[in-house]
Amino acid sequence: MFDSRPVVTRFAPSPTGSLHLGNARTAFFSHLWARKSGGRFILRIEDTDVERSQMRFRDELIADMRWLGLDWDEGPEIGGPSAPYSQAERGEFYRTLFEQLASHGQAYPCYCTAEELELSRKLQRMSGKPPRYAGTCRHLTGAQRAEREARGLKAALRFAVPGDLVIEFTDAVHGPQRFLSNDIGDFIIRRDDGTSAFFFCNAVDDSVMGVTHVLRGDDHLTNTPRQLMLLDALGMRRPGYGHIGLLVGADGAPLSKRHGSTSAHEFRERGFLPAAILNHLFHLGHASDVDGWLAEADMPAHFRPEHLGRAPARFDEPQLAHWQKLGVERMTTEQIRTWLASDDSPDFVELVRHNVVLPADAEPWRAVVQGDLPPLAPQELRVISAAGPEFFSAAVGAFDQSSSDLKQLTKLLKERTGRKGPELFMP
RNA sequence: GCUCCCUUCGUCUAGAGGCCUAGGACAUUGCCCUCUCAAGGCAAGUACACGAGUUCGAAUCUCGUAGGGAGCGCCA
Repeated sequence: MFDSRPVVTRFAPSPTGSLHLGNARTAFFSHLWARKSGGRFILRIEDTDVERSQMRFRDELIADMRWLGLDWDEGPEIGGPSAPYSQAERGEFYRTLFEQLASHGQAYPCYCTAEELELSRKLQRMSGKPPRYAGTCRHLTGAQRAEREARGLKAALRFAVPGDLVIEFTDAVHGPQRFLSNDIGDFIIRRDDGTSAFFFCNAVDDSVMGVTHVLRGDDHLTNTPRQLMLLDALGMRRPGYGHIGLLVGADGAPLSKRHGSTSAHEFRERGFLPAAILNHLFHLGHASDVDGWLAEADMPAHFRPEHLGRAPARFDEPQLAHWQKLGVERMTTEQIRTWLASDDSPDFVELVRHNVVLPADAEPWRAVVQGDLPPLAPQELRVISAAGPEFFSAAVGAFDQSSSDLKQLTKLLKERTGRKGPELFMP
């Protein structure tokens, strides 16, 4: 499993959407693992799906990684010994491997159409069997293949899964795993448009880039034997794998759009501090030996890969808010001023800093200070009418005598109205 | 359907047979402090999914059950 090479971890997102918290956490843990052991962290963009991959997602992803402080030693914008780090540019490399597999009979062209495959799966499901590729094209003769080519049919390339194989590996978080190749159908490694499919390029790149520890979500656990068979067939070195529990929403379902903001970008826009997010993520599916705030620089030393969680972890925003509070406490007045981005005076910042978790929280206070009060809530109106007009005329009198000295004013008012506590201060 | 994974307070987690009358953090509640609200301090309640078994002894080991999740895609 894990060899003695220096630790090399990676994060391999596909630019088909925003970096959501679950992926950010995986990236973060991988980053920590490399930093902890003086290894390297690679960023690789898995953009072989030309339909869904977009440049703007790629750019946002990179910007958000940087914002979180997850810097990489190899990858886009900085290069490295295994360049290029965008899979869209690695076609030539994949092609040689496809040819190798095909020439050894370890992969074969498949001419089945999407409709045929769909139908086949449906039939299998109905008869209570696992929906696996039936192997239709596996035993085509040379003549039959030539005939299909002549008809202009496009072919995908399928990996011919060897029979009666036991695939074993030790997962870094789940321990020993054992799968049977007979349970696995032949799968696509090259689409009919010539691009590589995930199982293939993902595994092959990890191996050739020298990745030693692949950290990814639990959803890939049962995919691992496929990738292992592929690497074995190619005679390529296996990386070690570790599968962490998924990040889920309040309802226990994997984090998605309907759980509100889930992308790092959204939290960034709401004014969450990267350090707060990192501190929160540090405790999700990971048992730390410290409960308090950790500076980014101290996190690698406290990261314990052997304490990565198997069970899904629930994302709970109040807990994020706690770290955010600690983060705000740690900022200087000047830092808070720039964070609030609203040209507030240092005095104002000092006044409200303990009442502000997000920049938006400063708004009501700002309105009060500027004398620009927001409309009153029903509850507030109730308090005011309960106090009665005589209270307020007394207050005006007291104000005239005490001017702007709040202590003096409250003292006078207390004497004249005989009120104290909430009855005095609420109005 | 088949294969695999998971299950300790509301939430994140500690716990690898006796140290557990199960610890910490967040949240909640109460109290203190206080010129209101906060902030801060202190305190409290709440959990080993269930059932068998192994053992002198089980949250920890085994087997079942239930519940949840993932994979079985020319998506990653």
